[in-house]
Amino acid sequence: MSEQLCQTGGSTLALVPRPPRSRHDEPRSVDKSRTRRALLDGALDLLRDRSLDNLGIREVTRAAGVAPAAFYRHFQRIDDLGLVLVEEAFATLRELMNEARTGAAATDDIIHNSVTVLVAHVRSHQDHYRFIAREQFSPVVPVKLAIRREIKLFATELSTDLARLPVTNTWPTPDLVMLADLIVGLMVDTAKRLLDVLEEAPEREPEVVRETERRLRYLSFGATAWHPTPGPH
Amino acid sequence: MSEQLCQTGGSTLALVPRPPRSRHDEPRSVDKSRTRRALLDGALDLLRDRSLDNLGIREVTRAAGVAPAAFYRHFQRIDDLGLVLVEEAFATLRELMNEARTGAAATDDIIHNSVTVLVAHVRSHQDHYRFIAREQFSPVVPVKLAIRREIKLFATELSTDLARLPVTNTWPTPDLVMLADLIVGLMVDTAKRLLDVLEEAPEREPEVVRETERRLRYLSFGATAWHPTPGPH
DNA sequence: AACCTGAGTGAACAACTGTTCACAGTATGA
DNA sequence: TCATACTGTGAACAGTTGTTCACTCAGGTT
Repeated sequence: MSEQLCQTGGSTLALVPRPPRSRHDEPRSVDKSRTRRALLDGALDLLRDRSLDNLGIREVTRAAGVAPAAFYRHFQRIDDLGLVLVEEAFATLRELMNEARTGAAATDDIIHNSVTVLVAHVRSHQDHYRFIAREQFSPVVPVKLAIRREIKLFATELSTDLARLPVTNTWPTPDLVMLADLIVGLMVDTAKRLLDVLEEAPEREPEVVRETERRLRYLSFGATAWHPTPGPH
Repeated sequence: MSEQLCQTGGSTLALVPRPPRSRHDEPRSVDKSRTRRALLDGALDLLRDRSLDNLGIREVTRAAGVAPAAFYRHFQRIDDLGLVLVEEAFATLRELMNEARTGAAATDDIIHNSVTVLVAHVRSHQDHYRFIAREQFSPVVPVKLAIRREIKLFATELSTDLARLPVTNTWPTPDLVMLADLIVGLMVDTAKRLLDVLEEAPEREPEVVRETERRLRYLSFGATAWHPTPGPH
């Protein structure tokens, strides 16, 4: 934003030799995917305090250190870039899922372990989580839909995990899905709180952890009292 | 967007008599608050498929049928307008709260009644609910904070309501607040689902109602099994 | 060697933005 | 009755935007 003064201070020096963007003999494809990454990273960075709805192509290219027209070599519209970000963010989320699963097997306190893993994960992937949380309500419809779909998918996966737990392994599927949805909702809410706390009062992080554990425990105890739906109604 | 051709087709007809905006002798104040309303309404309307972050002053004045400069007679920045919308949206929400309360006293099935009232309310105040749901993650920080604050307040109020219920009236306050938070989370989630359903497949509304009831019931049964936190930990 | 492909460039376009300005016209208070 | 206060106006400002264009020039191919 500050160094745009290299506009060839003179007058008509526009026919300058034009610096080659790749001085080392990289294969063509990696060179292309490099600016693609720069665009994605620049965008994600801007999205820290901007909504996708308001993300300009020029802004993104500027953040990526690339000419505006270059954008179109990689994406048609800003929506497409958004969809790729959704993909990447949920790849991150699945990472979390795996970490939590392997950790859970090793610990006796599944809840404590899960929450700890979640919090650590959110802390080290703040941008992705913020993006998902915010753009789940995006006016950019395709992105919104993609996020909703992924969340639903995620909840389904979680429900099959739940099916293996002693408390719930006799439940019918719809009940499992419901519980999974509630848990996912709790996760999103936790991410939201955590992101705020992290950038306003990081020392209060343990508070969020404790509170989340409490809620998750509450949801679990609910499972004890819950009478799985047998017939209709 | 299509009728901007009234740009005085001639050349220098700019010194036209200028039509008086209020032909009837209205008091000055109501005239002012009328355009203020037009601005707020126009903005809320645009916010149906735009984020506050991306809401332009010119757009708003255009939607309100008013010159761009007029905006500044009422608000300094777009944020201020946003804050007023937050106020109004939560006024709507409190309306809901009252409807639900008076209804609950008359019915034996509190849960069914509450959900019904909620759904009806969301249906007839879609814009407000969409605004709250979306802008709770707004990059426009003051608006985001205001929404969070109001939601927290709302949860607190709800928790005092819960304190009067037979199942929970022995609970310590923190537990009540937790349950209230979970319920508010469920409400927001319901509003989200409902808004989508309403504009994509309205016939599936009863489905959302049933599902929400189920979840709310689950949370309530949890209350049965929950062992209120006695000491520390 | 010569050729082609295609990623990245800078310039140009019209369209739009936020904000300020002097001004007009009226309801209000003297 | 006149003077004041104040809401709304249109014009103007410098910026910024999305998108297209002809172009260069390196990598890959023949």
